[in-house]
Amino acid sequence: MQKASATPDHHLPRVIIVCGPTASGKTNLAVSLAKRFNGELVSADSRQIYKCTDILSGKDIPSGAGAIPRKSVQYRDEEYALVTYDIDTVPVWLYDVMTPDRQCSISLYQSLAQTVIGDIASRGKLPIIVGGAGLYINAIVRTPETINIPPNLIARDYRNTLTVEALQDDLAAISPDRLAMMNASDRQNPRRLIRAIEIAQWQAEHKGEAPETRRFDCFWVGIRRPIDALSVRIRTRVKERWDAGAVGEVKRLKVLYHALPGAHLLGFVPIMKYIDGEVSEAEAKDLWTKDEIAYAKRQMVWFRRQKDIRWYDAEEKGIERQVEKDVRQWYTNR
RNA sequence: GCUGAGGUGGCGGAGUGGACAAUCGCAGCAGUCUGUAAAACUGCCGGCCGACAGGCCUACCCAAGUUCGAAUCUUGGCCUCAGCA
Repeated sequence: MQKASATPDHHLPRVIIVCGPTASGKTNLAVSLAKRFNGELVSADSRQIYKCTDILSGKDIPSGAGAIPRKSVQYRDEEYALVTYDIDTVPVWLYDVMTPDRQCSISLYQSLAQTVIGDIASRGKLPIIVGGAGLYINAIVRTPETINIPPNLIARDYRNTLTVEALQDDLAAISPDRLAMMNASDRQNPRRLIRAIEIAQWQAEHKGEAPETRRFDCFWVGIRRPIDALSVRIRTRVKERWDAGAVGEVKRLKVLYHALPGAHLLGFVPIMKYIDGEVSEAEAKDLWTKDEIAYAKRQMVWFRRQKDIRWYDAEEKGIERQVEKDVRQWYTNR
């Protein structure tokens, strides 16, 4: 739906994106690119943005690496103190932005990411976005026009009690077109209906206002692996995270925070069951592994539709060099 | 060994003479997607044919019956669990 910008792509700030399903090997590739091209990483991950989720969300913080204070960013009356960690001398941004009792949003993410990208670029470095949160990446690649329409929290509380039919009626009353545009799946989705109503109402009150968006010249790398190979890696990861103290992390989260929007983490539920004695350690790990595999598949469903991604098969030899070569071509030929 | 309960699709678990290829949940498969996205939602989910409508086949532990008709009733067998010994 985004109009072609008047600015040609090659005058826009340049950004590399590295995406792929969980356990595909994104970070390694991104770090090696960062070293080659003098880059810094920006995490695009809806869980790693939270503090206290290091193990479950799989932050790649080397042991002993401390948080380095960077800058503060203002977003809607809130101040966010950003830090970076060094992975193998390469700084990673947007880990540990907020506590897990808060609710992140793509609007916040997009705002932070834009600031960070600008900061990195202003120092003559190349921003490299790494992550598996497709929606977050999308917010950077092509910022949705409705992204800054704020949620109506009070109305949400009320509408959450309504049936799907009632929500459809409400939306139809404000904007029949919007309802008509939704597909059969979304029309049954309370969350999407509520947001659609929010947008329709807001637009009715604020005609003609559009959020300012900045665009980037993106080189979008996707890493994929056959699902069997990926499953093996996921299984290993779950074991490693368990041994690294995942159970303790869950206990800590439970103690520190009551409401945990940021603790919708894979592994959380199986570990709780284990803590409560409902399942054995082996069963908990199995459940967790299954959830991760299912998640990886869902991620791929999203990524497959993104036509701008250049895919690389991680099981093949020499993909790092291939990616580097392609990036170099894109980077130097403009 | 006796008594009681029960054996249903990958798992859990409904159904208790026809409307049953069998409710539902989980798992699985395929998708949707623009301020919750590690979320939420949708479709499929015995086999074969078909775009759909629909058709055919094989199915509710095994076997033999009763019946126009059985996952459901009867008899026998095998197995599991609980209580007694």
